[in-house]
Amino acid sequence: MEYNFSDIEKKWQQHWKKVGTYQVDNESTQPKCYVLDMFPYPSGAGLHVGHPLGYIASDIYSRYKRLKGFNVLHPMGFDSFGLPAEQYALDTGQHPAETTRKNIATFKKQLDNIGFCYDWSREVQTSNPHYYKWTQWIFLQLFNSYFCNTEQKALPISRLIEKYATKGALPKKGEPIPGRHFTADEWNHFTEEKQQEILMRRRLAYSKYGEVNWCEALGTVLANDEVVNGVSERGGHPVVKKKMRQWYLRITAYANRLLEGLDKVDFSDSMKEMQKNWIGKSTGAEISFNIKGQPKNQSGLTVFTTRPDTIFGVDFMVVAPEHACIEKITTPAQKPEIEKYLQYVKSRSDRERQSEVKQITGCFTGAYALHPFNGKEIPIWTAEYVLAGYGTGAIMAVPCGDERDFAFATHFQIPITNIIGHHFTGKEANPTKEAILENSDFMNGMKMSEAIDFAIQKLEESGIGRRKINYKMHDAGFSRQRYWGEPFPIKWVNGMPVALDEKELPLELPHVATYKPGPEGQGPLANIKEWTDMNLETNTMPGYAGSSWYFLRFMDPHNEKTFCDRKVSDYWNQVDLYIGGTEHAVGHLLYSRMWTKVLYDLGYIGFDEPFKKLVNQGMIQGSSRFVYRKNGENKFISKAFIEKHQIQQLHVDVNLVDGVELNIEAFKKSKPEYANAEFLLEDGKYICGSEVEKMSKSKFNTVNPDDLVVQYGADTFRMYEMFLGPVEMSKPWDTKGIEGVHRFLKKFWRLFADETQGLIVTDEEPTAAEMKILHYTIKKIEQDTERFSFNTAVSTFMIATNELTDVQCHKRKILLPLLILLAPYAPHIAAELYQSVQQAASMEEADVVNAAFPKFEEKYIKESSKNYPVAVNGKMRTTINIALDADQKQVEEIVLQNDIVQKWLDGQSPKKIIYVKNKMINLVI
RNA sequence: GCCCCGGUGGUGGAAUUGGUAGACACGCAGGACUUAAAAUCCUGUGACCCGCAACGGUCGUAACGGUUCAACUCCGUUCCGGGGCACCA
Repeated sequence: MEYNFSDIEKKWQQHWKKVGTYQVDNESTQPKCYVLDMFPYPSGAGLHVGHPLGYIASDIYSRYKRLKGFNVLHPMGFDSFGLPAEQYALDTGQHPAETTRKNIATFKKQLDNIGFCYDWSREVQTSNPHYYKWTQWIFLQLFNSYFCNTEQKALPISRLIEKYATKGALPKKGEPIPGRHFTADEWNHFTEEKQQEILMRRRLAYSKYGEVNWCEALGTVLANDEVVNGVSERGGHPVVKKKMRQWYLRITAYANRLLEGLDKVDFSDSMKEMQKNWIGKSTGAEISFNIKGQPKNQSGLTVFTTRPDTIFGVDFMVVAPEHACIEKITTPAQKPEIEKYLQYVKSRSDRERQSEVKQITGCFTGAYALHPFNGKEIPIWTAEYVLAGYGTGAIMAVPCGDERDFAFATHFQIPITNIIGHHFTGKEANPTKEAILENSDFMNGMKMSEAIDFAIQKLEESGIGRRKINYKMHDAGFSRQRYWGEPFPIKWVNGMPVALDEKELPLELPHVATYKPGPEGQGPLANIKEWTDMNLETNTMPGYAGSSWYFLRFMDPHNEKTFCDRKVSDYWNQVDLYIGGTEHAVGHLLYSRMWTKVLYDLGYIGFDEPFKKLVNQGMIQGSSRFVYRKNGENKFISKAFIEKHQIQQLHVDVNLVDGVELNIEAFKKSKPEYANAEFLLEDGKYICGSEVEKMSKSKFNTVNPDDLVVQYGADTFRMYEMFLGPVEMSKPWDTKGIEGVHRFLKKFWRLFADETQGLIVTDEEPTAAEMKILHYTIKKIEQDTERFSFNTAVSTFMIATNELTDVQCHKRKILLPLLILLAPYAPHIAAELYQSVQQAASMEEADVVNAAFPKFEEKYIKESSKNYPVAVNGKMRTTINIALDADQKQVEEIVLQNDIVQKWLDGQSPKKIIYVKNKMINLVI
């Protein structure tokens, strides 16, 4: 009886599929557990070994929870809208729906090979009209809602309209800076356009003009990804920023709740930190500066600062190059220079503007602001280091306290005012809050940290400014000038967006003849006459639309009446465990948290955080291999000799290399041009170079799980992926080690079966030593699985197998529970052996998937003594076996009698003997 | 540039709360079985020093410094690698 993994795996996968073992009910008396993976984008390249890392982890956890008696929801689907499919369509003319269908089929087949316990009857695909009907429906909820600042939640926009019609929108008492206010009477006499425009300022999904990367030569808008150093990745054409009408989600309204919600979820500290930084809450003041020569209180310049205490240290102002005021304030003399500068900035990405800090650029507008307290004239500059999207897009620069302001002042020789005395050396800025203020009028002599509040008070009293909380986060751009995304359920009437009726959903994506961009950088939908004739919105939604709520659809995937029945979402509730990569730290996770909060506010679901616990899997990097071709010849030089030749380094497919040794025959066959290649070998071998890089097809370092499953089986593959290291950590892939795990499974098999005798399991009573091995393993596997330490769990299985082999244990009472422990990790081999060992009545009973997790009993592993490490001055010198219940005095006696301890004491008596029960003993001399 | 994570033998990693650094594997070396190979099994394997021996010594967790009876673990500084930075997913 041999371990024939391919037969076994096929048999059980078919059985589980036939019986519907993994289908989950929405009703159960058992406690629920919802385990979810971040669903993949089905790329044309198929699955590589990096993808399944998180899936295997969640699969193990799901199976474990099932053994523990939970009703486990563990679904899978596809995030199937996206740019690559559209690019592929542009290149080949194939419809994205078609390529997507093919890619999904490949992915599913690859996933099924690995033996996951997904309930495929719940599969969702975001590009399926049955699914995106509800994405569009949720969009309409967003469009038809506003964020009520009093209640701090989303409410139907009808409530706001009613309020405007009866009470108007009047300034709050003491509001110093006038906003856009009107009475109820005024509202009722506004034109509809005007009313809609006002409502647009409050809708959670709204439309306004925003900037995009525009490439004139390609006639299209590009993703940041597609822009490299200011030119398009394809073709290298110039890219500039262009204003276009766009849709946005008012995620900023939820900034504070997104921040506070982090206290309620179990994400890693670093993940919370990243989200906090993204939201970027800061408290400070908004201050208005009048401009010299302009009427007061009209076209002033408003800045946001976290340090109003430094207001007397302002030496210049900087406005973002996009700031609307530049046009108004620039003096005729400076105009040519400013225009030249703005042209330059247009070609620069935000990233470049922030990162290239050593290169200081800017331009004087010729205008001056007036200091609000003393009327001093302050020059107004524009510079790329101030971003339009942050704060008010304008800053007051205090060079003695801010590094970038200091560098700017130095570069342009702007005189610096020192308000912090000796804390400022003149050589670098000092951002301290501890200094005592000087040259600061009414704040002279105050400590800066205390002056902040005082300054705000003064600003508010004199109507110059007000306390302000600012968020770095800005509203999320929600439209793309693309084809392969959800169409907006919106049509334009008299320049106003009007929501389609729910009954008209889904608004299906029409077929197009070409995927080329529409006129003026609009999306391909603008090329379709029937579409534009109906005045339908030609933008589509971005990739994150469908993924912002898919975890809800999995609960109730076939519901035609609603996106997810409230009763069902009340049962499944939050996702208990969510596994995915950190690359989604801020995007997807914040959007789905926001959508959940909106749906909660509107009463559609009963929880406002989607993911209770989040585990981030690390990236599996590729380990690339290189061959070295002699320049101008079809000759390859082994690594040892490359210094001596003029060579070209080429990526070689890692699948043609064993470790670093090239399989020359396979290499020759891989490409016709290599068929007659010559080789300069070392010790008869061709040795390749290697480097760790991102795993990608273009680097020829991808490893396909299918190949490994064929060679070693799914169980070996699953356990090896886990054995590589902690799930959260990134690590390079190395196929070499997989043999070890495979050997382990074969060894494990031999505990049960012999090649000649077949099954060798006996009914003998286990010894105390064997029970100890079993119960230690139960404890460790349970602990490690609960804390997602799957790599140490695998080594625990190895240790148990090694120990049981050593004592030649083939006893049913030990092996049967061990199989249940192993089942989540290696389900096929466990199922096969369980069926053989267990003399069960029915197939259902004989299936280890339905077994109960063994119960750990302390009594079997209890020890009465411990081998204590004994250290002298912190250095371990020997170990002594001492009873666990020994007290300090007894321990001291035993230790001092020990020969080795005596040797190290060298006649002296120890100053102190530290004895930590169950840990160690340390003698201090 | 900013934010987050990581750095331990030839390699992947272990050390769960500050308490025996290197578990478990890979690789390598040697051996057993075999006509041979595969498979399997056994032994050794951080570096260095002393030695007939070892239950002998010194060093060692990116580098430097600190806290502590005790530091891979805590604090500070530096270096290196990875991820994110708002239209890749």
